[in-house]
Amino acid sequence: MDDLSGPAGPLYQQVYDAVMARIVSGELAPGMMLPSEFDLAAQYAVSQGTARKALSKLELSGLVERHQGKGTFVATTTDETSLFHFFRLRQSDGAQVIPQLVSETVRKRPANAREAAALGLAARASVFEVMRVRSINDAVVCAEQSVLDVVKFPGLKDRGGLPNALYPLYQRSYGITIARADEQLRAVMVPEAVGGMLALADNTPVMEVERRAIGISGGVMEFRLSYYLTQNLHYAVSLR
Amino acid sequence: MDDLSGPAGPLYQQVYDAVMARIVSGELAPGMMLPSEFDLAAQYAVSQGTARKALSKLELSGLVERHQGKGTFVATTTDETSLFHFFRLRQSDGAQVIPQLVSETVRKRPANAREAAALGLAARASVFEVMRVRSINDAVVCAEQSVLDVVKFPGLKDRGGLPNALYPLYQRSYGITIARADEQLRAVMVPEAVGGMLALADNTPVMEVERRAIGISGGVMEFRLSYYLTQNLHYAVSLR
DNA sequence: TTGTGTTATTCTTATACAAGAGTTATTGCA
DNA sequence: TGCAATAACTCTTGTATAAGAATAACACAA
Repeated sequence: MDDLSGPAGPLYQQVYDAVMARIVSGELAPGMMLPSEFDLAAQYAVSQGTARKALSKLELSGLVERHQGKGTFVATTTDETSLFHFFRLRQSDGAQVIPQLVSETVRKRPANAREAAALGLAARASVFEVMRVRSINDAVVCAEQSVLDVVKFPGLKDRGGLPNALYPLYQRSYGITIARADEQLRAVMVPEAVGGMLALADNTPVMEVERRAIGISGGVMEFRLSYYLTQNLHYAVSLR
Repeated sequence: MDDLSGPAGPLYQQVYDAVMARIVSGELAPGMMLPSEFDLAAQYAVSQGTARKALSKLELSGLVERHQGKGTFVATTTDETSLFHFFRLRQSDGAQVIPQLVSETVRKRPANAREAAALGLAARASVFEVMRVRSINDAVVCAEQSVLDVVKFPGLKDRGGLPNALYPLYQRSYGITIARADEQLRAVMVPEAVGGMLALADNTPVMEVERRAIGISGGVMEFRLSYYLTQNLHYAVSLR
């Protein structure tokens, strides 16, 4: 029977925190089944209802999935959910479109000031830069530059072809789960370097998206700068 | 004691639906106090815990606010929350900025095809068009065109100056609560008409935002087309 | 293969008690 | 009497527990 040392609010919150810690630490890895409500209750010396409340809260935060009759499982970010959730480009009719990879380059280089600040690294620390160009219906529609701390993602450069969705890879191969992403959007003239890659005229307006992908423990795990062509597509948001 | 006719899942869900209906109908208006957990339990012949679960779910959906020792109240959309939530323009440092109204015109006209479709109206039905230009730090930053069904918002044209945030007005004066808004974003060259209003050069890239504001009953209550200048500001989103 | 029981899991409901907030009554004193 | 401090009470939501129902998966026999 485990102990809930430290008076930290209600019991269910303490259980929530304890299980959360076990998920963050990797002891409970994505896809694994959690102890049942009764087991958890026994472990922390609380009632099943209290354990249940903690699990419900974890489900609400998106960290676990529950299925009646089966059990509770640590959430896994699948390619589908990851793409649907974090890739916001949609067709005019609102339909989801799956972008195809056109080109990809990975290199190691020092971070610039903005990237180092975003990732919480020292100036000019080593980072991996993943540069990708994507197309939809054979039309090139976006260029993405992802920047990652080499310490957190060792050997990324030598993996060869990366999957369409990067976040499931982060989770599977590096134990890093992306919980949310904050984005800053601007309408700008396409920068020269990007215009070359996408074969655009100089005066094309594009959407610039600056993303900070944040892990479950709260730190910025990836800094991404993207350029979207929004002639036939749009970026969809739902405010609620 | 009220009856929960119609077998619709668990008891707490039936209570949730019943109370929801009372809110949508206006019987429970924004700001009003709901019956206590015990009263509600008595009304629907369930236990206090079951009524409590229904209320918690309503709170989760954002329809009510609960305060220990005080009671449960139908949520009111204040100017602050409305602005913060539905106005996504932020400064580079992420700080919220309050836009000031520069000009405003309201007129009645027939809806165009796109507006009629969005609002679920017949072609060329009468609508109010609210056209507003806003500034931040004395710099003009956006033009918004809101289109509303004249039937749902009678007398809007003759109200004189409208408040900075429209949604609290919809709620207070017309009993229409906006629950969420779906937006479609595109980077475009500023249209000529808009460029004139904002005093911009022809080739300025701006962000075009097409919004459908949706009421608690699910229908589109407002169609809005906005143009944002994103030279010194950005549109902030959090994906989770 | 099909059906039936068994077991393990989450889900639903009910009850009791704790804690916060506001109102009313009472007390003490000038 | 007037008034303020305070105590008691009542109404509210929050927390914890327990017991039974619903669901899913599996084993095993016909």
